[in-house]
Parts: sequence; C-alpha cells; structure tokens
Amino acid sequence: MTDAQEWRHLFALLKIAEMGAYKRTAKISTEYLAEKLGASQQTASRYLIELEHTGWIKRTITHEGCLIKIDSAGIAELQKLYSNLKILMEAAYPPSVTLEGTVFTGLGEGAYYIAKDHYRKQFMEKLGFDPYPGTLNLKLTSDYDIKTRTELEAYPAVEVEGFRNEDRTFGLVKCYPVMIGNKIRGALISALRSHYDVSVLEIIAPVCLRKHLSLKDGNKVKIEVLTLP
Amino acid sequence: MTDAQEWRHLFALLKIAEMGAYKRTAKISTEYLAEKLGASQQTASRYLIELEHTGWIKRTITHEGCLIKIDSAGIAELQKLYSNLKILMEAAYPPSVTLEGTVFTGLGEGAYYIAKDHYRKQFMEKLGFDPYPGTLNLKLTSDYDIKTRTELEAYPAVEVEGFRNEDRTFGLVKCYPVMIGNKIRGALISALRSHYDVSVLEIIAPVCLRKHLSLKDGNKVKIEVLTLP
DNA sequence: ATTACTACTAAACGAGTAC
DNA sequence: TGTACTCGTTTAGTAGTAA
Repeated sequence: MTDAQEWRHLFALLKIAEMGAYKRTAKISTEYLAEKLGASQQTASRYLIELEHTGWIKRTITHEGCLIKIDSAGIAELQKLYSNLKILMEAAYPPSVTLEGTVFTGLGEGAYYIAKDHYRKQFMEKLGFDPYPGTLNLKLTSDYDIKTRTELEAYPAVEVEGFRNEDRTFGLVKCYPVMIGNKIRGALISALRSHYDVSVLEIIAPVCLRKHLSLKDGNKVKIEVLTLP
Repeated sequence: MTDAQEWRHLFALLKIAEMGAYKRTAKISTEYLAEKLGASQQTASRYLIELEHTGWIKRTITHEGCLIKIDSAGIAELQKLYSNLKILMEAAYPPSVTLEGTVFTGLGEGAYYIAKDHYRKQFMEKLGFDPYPGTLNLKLTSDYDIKTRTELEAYPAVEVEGFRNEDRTFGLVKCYPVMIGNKIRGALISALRSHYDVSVLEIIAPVCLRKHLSLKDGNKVKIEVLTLP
C-alpha cells in the first residue's frame, strides 16, 4: 500500500518526469522544480534528496543545477500509477462491487440444481471449482445493496448454459466470481428464472460456507463481486 | 498548477475511485478508506469532508457508512492526471527540452539563406510565420546542453526541402519549434550541411530576437524545444 | 549561480471521545 | 456499529544563510 509519505514523492516524481527527466537526463534546478511544485526551493531540494535516497532518481549536482534522470524504480512507480488509472478510466465497469446481506435458510432448492451434472461440469470448467452442493442464501436489506445488485445484472458474467432432460428444462445461469468474507473465492449465481427476488443472493463456493465461516442465520456477510476483465 | 494541498486530495480521490466510486455510487466507510489510504479513520473522515467541499465527490451519510460517488469535477481531475501520464508514458520523446546558450555574432550567412524565397515560403507554410531575415546564434557551453542538442537530432522535425537554382544546391533544413526566453515562438534550424558544429544553435523567429529581447553578445538565452505531437 | 543546512513556523495527523 | 469534533503531538514546510 502506497502510504502518505510516498504520495508526495510520487507527485514530485511526476513533475520531474513532466520536466523531461523521464527516460532521459534533464537539467532541473531546485528553484525551478520548486516553482512547478508550488513549494519553496528548500522543499524541492529536500524532495530531490529524498527521491535520490529512495532510488527513484539519479542525480548529478553541477554548479548550475542538478542533472536528473528518473531511475528504473521511479519509472516503475509511474507506470504502476498509470496502469491503475488506465484500468479505472478505460474499464466499462468498476473493478469490484461490495454487497452485504444477511444469512437465511432457503428452500434447499439450490443444492438440487447445483448437483445436476450438466451444471456441475460447467461450474468446474468455467469457474474453476467443484461447488459444494448447496447455496448460501443472503438477503439484501439496504436500498444501496439492492440497487447495486440490480446494476450488476448488466455486467458481463460467466454464463452456464441450460439443458433439458426427460422431465424438464433447466435455464441459463449467470455467475459472477466473488470473494466471500474477504477469504473464500466463490460465485454469485443468478438463474434467469429465479424463484427469489432481486434482494436475494445465492452464493456457491468450493466449500460449505456456513461451516467454513461459522455462519448462522441472521449473520451479516460481505461479498465482493469481481468484475470480469 | 496543482499545489501540494490538492495533491493529497487527488490521491484520496484515486483510492476512492478504485474502491468503486468512479461513475457509480459506492459504500465506503471512513474506517475502510483509512485502511486503503494508510491513514487514520479521522484523517479519512477529514479527507471526505474536504473532497465534498471542493466538489470532487457527492456524499450521503447513512447509519452504516457513506455512500460516495465521484462528481464530474472529480472525474475531470482524474482524467487530467491520466492524460498527463498517458502523454509521458506513450510519447516516444519528452514533451520539451530546454537548452541554454550564449549569444554571439555569426557570419551573417543565416540571413542569406532565410531570405531565399523557396525556403521562406516553406517556413511560412510549415512553421506558420514569416521569419525575420536573420538568425540568432547561440553557443552551447555545458556538456549537458551539447549532449541534449545531439539527442535532438533523432527527434522528429519539420523538414524544409532543399532546392537548386542556377548557381548552386541548397540542402534540406530541419526545423524544431522553440520558445525563446519563455516568450517568443520561433524555430531552431539545423541545415544538414551546416557550417557550424553541434555546439551552435541557429534560431529564427517572426521578429528580430536581438531587438525584442534586448540581447547582446555574451547574454545567456534559454530556449525550450517543443517536440512534435 | 547553485545546493542544502539549521532553526523555526505552519499544518497535517491521530488519540480520545461525543454523538 | 457509524461520523467527526477537540486538542496535543508529529511532521512537513519555509526563511535565513553557509558553502
């Protein structure tokens, strides 16, 4: 995690880069940098010393200013910042969405569907895990969570195809990869013709979530829905 | 100029954006933001208040956290940061390069060449100004300036074609748009078969630079070479 | 011209706590 | 649970100045 200390340095580094020290050497006096930074000459001088110390820049002091070049570590920092921003600006959807719901006991139908081989095979192929034969049911309570869940419907999802056997038709199931309680990877599943309403989440995972997270009816659980790349 | 104060806010804004408040509403508690920021809950709270005050975010406080959405002003800030970085990361050459040289009196040949109609027409077309019939000669002194000028040769330039008349051949001239003394736009010209060496710059501009900048031999002049888009 | 030290001032931070 | 206030502490910033 980038801490507060590093922010100022990253800012200074960016300004230095804009002054031409990115991938080449630039002559930058502390006075000039100070002006660009909106700070004093002394502060600019300190920044350069600190940046040199952290290894983000290489510096040669001459009688008429500093020759500065951003070092590979500094370039890496700027690229990290850039790629973080790029993901944000160019992604159609936010990188993840958090929902919170209350555990409740459903009708046990989930287990029935998940156990169907045709579905199960696809879960293994497309989600990468063999689901525990049961779903964790979560009831969304706040308007915020319900609104967010509704927005989720428009997101790209892993689609598990439906099928029919001798008895009936099984519909398409949309799956959204999730992190449950910041620990376990699973999926939010959403059958197009669900018996539940939009305020209910059904979660599957490779393990029994109730046991692994020691959950009982009424407990609150946070799930982080990961959007697809 | 983004000042130091704004910089912290910009980082907080970036973190908030990464938490999902970019182009949608996210539920972010001050505690959670504090963790991502590497700061205390109190500081995170203050940041949110300040960001709301500057109009970068919209905030609704609920009993279980804040609902936060980055406002158009905040989005604009992030986009500005992104485009600055994008220019840096994706440009083959730095946006500008500064050189410093000492004024000296040349042989007056510059005037002779510039006045040639074939060249002059092209200057007007390609550089957008009718050059004063004379060049300002600058002698580079430091190794840094000479090295930089050498690197410049590899940069894309405006090319002014050569020609021949009844008497002789006039060669190709490469022009680099420059700002002279932070005031006047002109061009650094570089004839492929120059009589001068790499430590000499010849500058043209729409006006007589010696007069406009009150320059005399021995004065130091800074020129900023602008790279082409 | 520069850089950068020391001594001081200003501001950001966070612990405690009210709500 | 949450947010956000006060206030003492810590940290960043600047002026003056030496080299």
